[in-house]
Amino acid sequence: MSTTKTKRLPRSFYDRPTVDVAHDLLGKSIVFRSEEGILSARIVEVEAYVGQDDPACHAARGRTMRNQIMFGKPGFSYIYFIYGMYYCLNFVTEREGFGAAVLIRAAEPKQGLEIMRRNSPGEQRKGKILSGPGKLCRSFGLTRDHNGLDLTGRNLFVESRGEAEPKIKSAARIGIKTGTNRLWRFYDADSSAVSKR
DNA sequence: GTAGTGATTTTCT
DNA sequence: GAAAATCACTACA
Repeated sequence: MSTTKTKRLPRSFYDRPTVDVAHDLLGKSIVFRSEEGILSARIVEVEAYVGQDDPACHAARGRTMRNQIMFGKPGFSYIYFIYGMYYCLNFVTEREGFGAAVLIRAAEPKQGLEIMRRNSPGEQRKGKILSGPGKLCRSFGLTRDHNGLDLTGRNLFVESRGEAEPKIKSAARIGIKTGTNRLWRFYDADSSAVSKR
C-alpha cells in the first residue's frame, strides 16, 4: 500500500486571505484533465490580487463582464485573455462578493509533458515550458472555455501530497504599473522554472 | 548573458 | 481609442 497521500484542496482552502492562499499554493500540484490526457505540474510562482483596494487587481474598479467570476464563490478558475494572444490562469479566493484571486505564474511539469510540448511547439525545454502565466496556459491548453470551472470538481483542481514546504521568497508583482509596492509575488527560491530571477 | 521592442485583439473608457 | 497580470525575437556584450 502507498504511503503517499494525495488530497484535493477543498473550497475552505480558497476561502481565506488571498495572500495566505497564494503562499500556501507553492509546492502544490495543479491537475487538469484535458481531452488529450492528464496534465499536472508543481506550482513554483504565484501572485496575489486582492480586492478593491489593490489598484493592480482586475476587481479594483468593480464588477465587469470579464471579472465577475472573481466576485463569486472561492475555489473557481478565473482565466482571462491578455495582450491579444495569451491567457492567464487564476484561482478565485475569499468570500462571495469580494473580488480577489491568485495568478498562477509558473510551474514544473510532472505529468503530460508530451502534451505540453505539442501545445507549445516553440518551447520544448522541460524546465521552461511552464515558466510564465501565458506559457503555462498555452502548454496546458487552457482558454476562455475553462473560465469559471469549479476547483472542487473533477477537471481542474489542486492537490497536496503532503510535500515539504519550499523555500519561499516574496517580491514585487510583474507586468503591472500600480501596486508594485506590495510584495505579493511569491516563488520557490530553489526552482529554476520561476519566470524571472 | 542583458536590454529593447513588435505582435495581436479583447476589454474598458 | 488606448491599455493590457506576456512572450519571443533582435541586437549587442
